[in-house]
Amino acid sequence: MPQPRVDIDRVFHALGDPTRRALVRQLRHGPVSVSNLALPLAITLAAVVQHLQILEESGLVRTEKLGRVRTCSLEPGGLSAAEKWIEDCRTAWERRFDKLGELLSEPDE
Amino acid sequence: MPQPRVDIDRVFHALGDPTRRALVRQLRHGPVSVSNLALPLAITLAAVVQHLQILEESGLVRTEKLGRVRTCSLEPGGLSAAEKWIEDCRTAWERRFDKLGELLSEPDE
DNA sequence: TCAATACTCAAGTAGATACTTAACCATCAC
DNA sequence: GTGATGGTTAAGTATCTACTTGAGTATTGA
Repeated sequence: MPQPRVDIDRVFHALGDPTRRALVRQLRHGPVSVSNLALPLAITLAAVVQHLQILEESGLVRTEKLGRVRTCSLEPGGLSAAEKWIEDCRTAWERRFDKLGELLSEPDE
Repeated sequence: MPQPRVDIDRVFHALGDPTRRALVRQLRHGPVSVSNLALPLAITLAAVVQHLQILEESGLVRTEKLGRVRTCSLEPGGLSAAEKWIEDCRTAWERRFDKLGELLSEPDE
């Protein structure tokens, strides 16, 4: 199954903006229309649409238009890609740290 | 123990830049000096120092100066904070999705 | 003491980014 | 049809960002 292409650079760039993270958080409980996404934000609808474009291009969000309303939903693949990148760094670091601990606490034999 | 303050906004902003992510990746295998961090990158040392400042302010990296060399190391707390944020979004979405699946596949009784 | 190393800091700049406004188009209810 | 709703698009702008250059400081080794 051809996953909708996840570019880790675009994903992290998208998540780098607080407004876009707010959009992602709103979407985690289920699909929301563009104007409903804009409601709690103190910016214009046009600005929200621009953020959504970036989120969609990054693979974090999928949108579908039915009639005149566009519904946005989370695409968890983008999130897992970022999560995996971070986990990879963190575990590599912690593995190294553990190894160092072992060496230090090793009984002298 | 007073964790070195992790601000999720700063963390995601820091991770939004590809050069800074490259620095983080270099650090995951252990502490590295500033000039060694700069070596594989096609930018000046001054630029690397600026990135390191942002990484340090975000809580992703800790640095320590000994003599004339500053050694940088990963601070896994920053990474876990970002990881947790992402996981929170992803699992909330997936929980919702699972619930929907249950409803759909429910035997009619 | 001298030169090399390893940064540090300040100032400037080109381009990216997050907005805005304003005009526009499509759909829906009546 | 008309008006309201929901979104789209383009153009402009102020601010931010990632760099550079260049000049400086501190440390080390010979």
